[in-house]
Amino acid sequence: MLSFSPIFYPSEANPYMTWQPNKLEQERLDKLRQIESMGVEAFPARVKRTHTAAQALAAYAVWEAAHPDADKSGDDPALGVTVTVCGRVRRQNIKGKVSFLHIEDESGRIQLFMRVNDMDEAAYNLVREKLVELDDFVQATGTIMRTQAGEISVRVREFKLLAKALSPLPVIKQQKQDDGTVIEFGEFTDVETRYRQRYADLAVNREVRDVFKQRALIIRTMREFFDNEGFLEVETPILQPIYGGAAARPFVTHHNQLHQDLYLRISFELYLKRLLVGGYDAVYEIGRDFRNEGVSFKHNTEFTMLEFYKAYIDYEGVMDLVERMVRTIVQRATGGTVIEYQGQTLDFGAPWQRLTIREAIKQNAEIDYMDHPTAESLEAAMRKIGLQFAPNQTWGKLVEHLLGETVEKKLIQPTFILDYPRDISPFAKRVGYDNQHVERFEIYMAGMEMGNAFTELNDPRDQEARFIDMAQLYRADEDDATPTDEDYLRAMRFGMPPCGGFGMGVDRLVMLVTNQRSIRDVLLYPHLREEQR
RNA sequence: GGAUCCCUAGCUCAAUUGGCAGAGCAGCUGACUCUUAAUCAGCAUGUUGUGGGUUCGAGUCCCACGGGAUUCACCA
Repeated sequence: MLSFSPIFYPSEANPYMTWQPNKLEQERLDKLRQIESMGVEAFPARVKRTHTAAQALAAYAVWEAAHPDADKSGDDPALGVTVTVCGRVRRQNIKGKVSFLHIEDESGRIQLFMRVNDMDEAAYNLVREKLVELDDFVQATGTIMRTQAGEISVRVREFKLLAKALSPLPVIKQQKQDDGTVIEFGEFTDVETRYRQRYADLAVNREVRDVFKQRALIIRTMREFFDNEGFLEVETPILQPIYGGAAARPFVTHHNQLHQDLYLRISFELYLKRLLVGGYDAVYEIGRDFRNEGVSFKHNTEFTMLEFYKAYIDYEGVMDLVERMVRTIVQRATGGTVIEYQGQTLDFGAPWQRLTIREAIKQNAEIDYMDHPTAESLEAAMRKIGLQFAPNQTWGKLVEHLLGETVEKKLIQPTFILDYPRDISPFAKRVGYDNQHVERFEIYMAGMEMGNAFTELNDPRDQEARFIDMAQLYRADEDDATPTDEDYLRAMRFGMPPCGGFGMGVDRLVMLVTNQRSIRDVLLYPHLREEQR
């Protein structure tokens, strides 16, 4: 027979509860005890909502327009719109025998106008004696009316506590201006607490809630775009026996029963391209990648990636798709094609600039790296313009470093940088014009790398050669190591159609569209160090 | 991993050369039947991130640790 733990008041000495209520919390616990001793349920199971706050306001607007001369005092409960609304108490103004509460649900706020003679006195006294207070959830039924000040309110006739808040949220007061804008007084700004206790951040900061609504809209639009283009959405393994498709250190885990080490994926690339061998023309996946690397304002250990692969196009075709996709998203999310990001203006309407990496570096660093065909020679040229870099890097890594140091920050407008060195691009097809470059591009916006794409390598002999080259160039424990994936080669030997592919950091796009400076502000639960007590 | 800065009441912030830890909000007591940052009268609020040290005396100076921010390194 099971025995269940009793419900108790945390103020009592209890060996099982670690919570130490502070003074304000102790006040609330005392109120909870008082409420329950009166026979009032503090956490009832039954709730009945007929209208959200926004629906109630809208319903009243319709009624008012149809009855311009009707009494708006709400004195006659049969006249007008009767609603039951629910929400969290965000403002209280108790004036003796009459009280005003603002309650908030996801749709917005609505005022409750409570008079002791309109309702059961015991219910009214819950408010008057502040047994129901800020942050509690309540339900109210009544007729919608306008106060003498003109605010649309529910004239409450029935009132019920839905859930008691035992800890107070940070206090923020609002003042609504005549033009509809809202000024906030008091803030909840401590970033650590906001990230660690995102629920409190969301409960208190509407603009934070809005960011994540925008995020959902962006991802929904992305899905619709690819669905409309005839792509198939797929899901591929997160736990992979061999990681690949990107240069990054993976997380390792272990399957006990199979005695098998597994990696959390660092990209979806190789699994998606196998599907083109299987006969799909175009596939995409939106999902989580994991990289065992440092965090920064634009890096989180787990992040959301979009990848797509489409047969019978090359990287030119990919550029066209990407440009249309991003423009569609920006238009849907912002209503236009121009966005303000941290003081910069980005135009997504105009055709994006396309520039080879060689040309970009030539313009900004005055180095033509093709004049320096060896790592030693290129190192010397870079040292001459004052650049610092890690020793013993490959030629391609140096070129990439050169781009990052001299060009990246200047690429504010959306820009395609084309034709990367081969030795850092093991899955891209060589360009026609030489043996050093491959058909690959990255996109840059606001000085940040946003995405990466290739004309995909589909010759299994060349692919195998690349794996061999990578094994020679990079040690297995280096970030850039690309382990040979025999099964991927086996798939390619069955024939892979010529195709183009693309990957993009979705979080970074969300940062741009929502004008957030840090990736942590577009992730509900950003990765933080473990909390120490 | 390095450098710099930050951590004071539930929230936002003060505290002079090292000299009695304070204010607004919310909280508590009371008043108030149309308020809206409600108002008015009164009350209370602390292990100054943690642990050491210097000093007659530390929120303030020094050391270590914890957490965070920025930045560099790293990062297709």
